[in-house]
Amino acid sequence: MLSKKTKYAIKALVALGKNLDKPPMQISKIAEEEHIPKKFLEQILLDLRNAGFLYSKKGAGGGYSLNKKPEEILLVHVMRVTDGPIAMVPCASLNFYHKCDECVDEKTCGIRSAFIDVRDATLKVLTETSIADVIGREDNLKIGIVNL
Amino acid sequence: MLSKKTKYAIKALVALGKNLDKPPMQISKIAEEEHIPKKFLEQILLDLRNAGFLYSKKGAGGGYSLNKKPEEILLVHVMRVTDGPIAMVPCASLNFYHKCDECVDEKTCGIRSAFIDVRDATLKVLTETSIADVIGREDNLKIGIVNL
DNA sequence: GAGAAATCTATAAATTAAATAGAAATCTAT
DNA sequence: ATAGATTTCTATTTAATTTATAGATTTCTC
Repeated sequence: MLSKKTKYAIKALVALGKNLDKPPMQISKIAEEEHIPKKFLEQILLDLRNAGFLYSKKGAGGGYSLNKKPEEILLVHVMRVTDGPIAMVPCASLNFYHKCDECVDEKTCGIRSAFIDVRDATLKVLTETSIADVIGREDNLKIGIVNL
Repeated sequence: MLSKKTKYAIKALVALGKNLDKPPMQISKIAEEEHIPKKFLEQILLDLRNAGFLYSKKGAGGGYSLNKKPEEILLVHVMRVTDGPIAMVPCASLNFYHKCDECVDEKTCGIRSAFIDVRDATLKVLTETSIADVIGREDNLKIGIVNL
């Protein structure tokens, strides 16, 4: 399961992606609109900012805005910042690899091999989907184009 | 991330899948071989048994064996028993659906839509992979056929 | 300089995962 | 029948992680 942190992060990025040519959005506004605890969101936005996704400005008239184009922010990048690994087992992770505690022989582990395939399948979708795509999906859903 | 519970469950099923025509395996033997805490494994095997994957026999000469063919036990089934949902957000789950706490409008949620695609990609691999396949992968890896 | 807003660091609360414990039931073999 | 092996069941503890809160500080605008 995705952590709430990651879900909130994506929601915030989507909100900011819809706010492109407007003045920066304040934490409190995003928190209210998306029903996210404000202080928690504060931390999350800070992480996203430190990862280079957001631009922030303090003081009156300040707030957050995107530091990249919505097309350039991929779900896989966001998730790696907020949740860490994409793979379901540590030994199958590309960016957060570590050996399984109980592992006897990683090289011949069938579970690892299977979950490398799972990782690749997941990764494909997460790499193909940007914040712009998520916004596009919402637009489509609003005018009645359904995917489920 | 997969819980250790699920990883241990798959390991146990693989061990039992290699033990097909032999007498039942005892918990302690599986625990030792796979480096799994015995008492924890005990609970897991019980779950797998109650889910119909395993046959168990008490007393001397007792132990566990598979109750289905290794080809019939799919990773997706095991994971649903031990970890629950496959989807990364509850609102995208087929078997464990529930609404996200903070959700404003599920029908037009782009995050949900994207994670339905992720779910489908994951599901495809997990549905195509059985315990027999996992064992097959190990055999291939042992004789030098690599997939990474 | 006053007020608005982000920043930073720490900590508390809640939830979930992982592991342990021990008594009860069941089976085999003698 | 009984001894010993083994699973079964239920409860509890421990540990880890996630989620949320708190408050003092910095930076910015007007």
